[in-house]
Amino acid sequence: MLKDIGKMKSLTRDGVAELLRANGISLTLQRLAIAQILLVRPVHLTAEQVLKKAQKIMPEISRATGYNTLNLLKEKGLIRELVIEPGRIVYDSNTTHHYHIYDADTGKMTDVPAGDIKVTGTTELPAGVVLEEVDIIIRVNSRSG
Amino acid sequence: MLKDIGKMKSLTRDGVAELLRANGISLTLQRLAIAQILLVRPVHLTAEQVLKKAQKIMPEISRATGYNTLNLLKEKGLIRELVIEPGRIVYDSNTTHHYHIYDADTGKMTDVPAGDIKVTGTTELPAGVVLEEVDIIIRVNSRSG
DNA sequence: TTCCATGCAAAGGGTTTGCACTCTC
DNA sequence: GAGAGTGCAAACCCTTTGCATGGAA
Repeated sequence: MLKDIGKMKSLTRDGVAELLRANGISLTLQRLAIAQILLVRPVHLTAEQVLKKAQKIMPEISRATGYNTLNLLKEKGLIRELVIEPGRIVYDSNTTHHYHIYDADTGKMTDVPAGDIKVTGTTELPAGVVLEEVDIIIRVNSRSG
Repeated sequence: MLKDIGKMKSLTRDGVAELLRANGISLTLQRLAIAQILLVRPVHLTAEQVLKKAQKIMPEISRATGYNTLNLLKEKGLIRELVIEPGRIVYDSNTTHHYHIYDADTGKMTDVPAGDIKVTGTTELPAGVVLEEVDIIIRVNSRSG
């Protein structure tokens, strides 16, 4: 499921193009702009944020293309969709195994490498099911009051 | 934050009425119908499911009232809002500390008591933030193929 | 009478879809 | 000239809001 981008720390713009090709995505300027926003370094952004940033590079990107491309990148496993709270979907371009710290006051997300947290327990999965993944969201707040 | 319902296993219809009163919610037939669906036993239901079930008891419940009541129960801490995957918000009437197993194929949610899972790690929270809660979703699938 | 709760319908936000145009091969 | 990708606008789903009605204290 994870691609070779999995271990990346950062990527050049050319690297982004190659990565798209390697995943069978034919290149367009719109797709490159969007992919650059997401894949040059690990980020957590909403669809709206991605679209706005991409439009700074390339103004003629429509909303439809923005969403199409996000879904395409998601299907190819290059980004992951996270639901943090109702109505707030963020796209995560860190596809290594990791968890999240979410500050509800600032909206800031911080990655926690999977190795930093251990989950142990006596829980057995229901019969006949296969474990896919474990999501952990550590919710914090930074309110003074 | 958790109310006395926290430890409940099940509740009578009368118990639901008392619980609402105890939380300063004035009673109406609509609210009682909705609260019964959710609070008689722990369930995981979407807003739509709650509304439909409540309307079987009491047909004259409008969509607006359904959502108003869900939000009211949520504010009072009698139910919790969970976001499992994009566009799928479920209301959870088990307010004890617990985690979830989610089967993406069947949509079925299973509770895991907090005591059954241990989370340990070396991760430090960012400076100045306060831990609120830890959400764990164990994603499984039951596809044969 | 003064609220509060309700119902209806309309509005709202975020995402998807339909369709015609453009580009590429 | 067939297929893919795009832009625009409309449609869509889910939730919230505005407003007038109706009931409770």
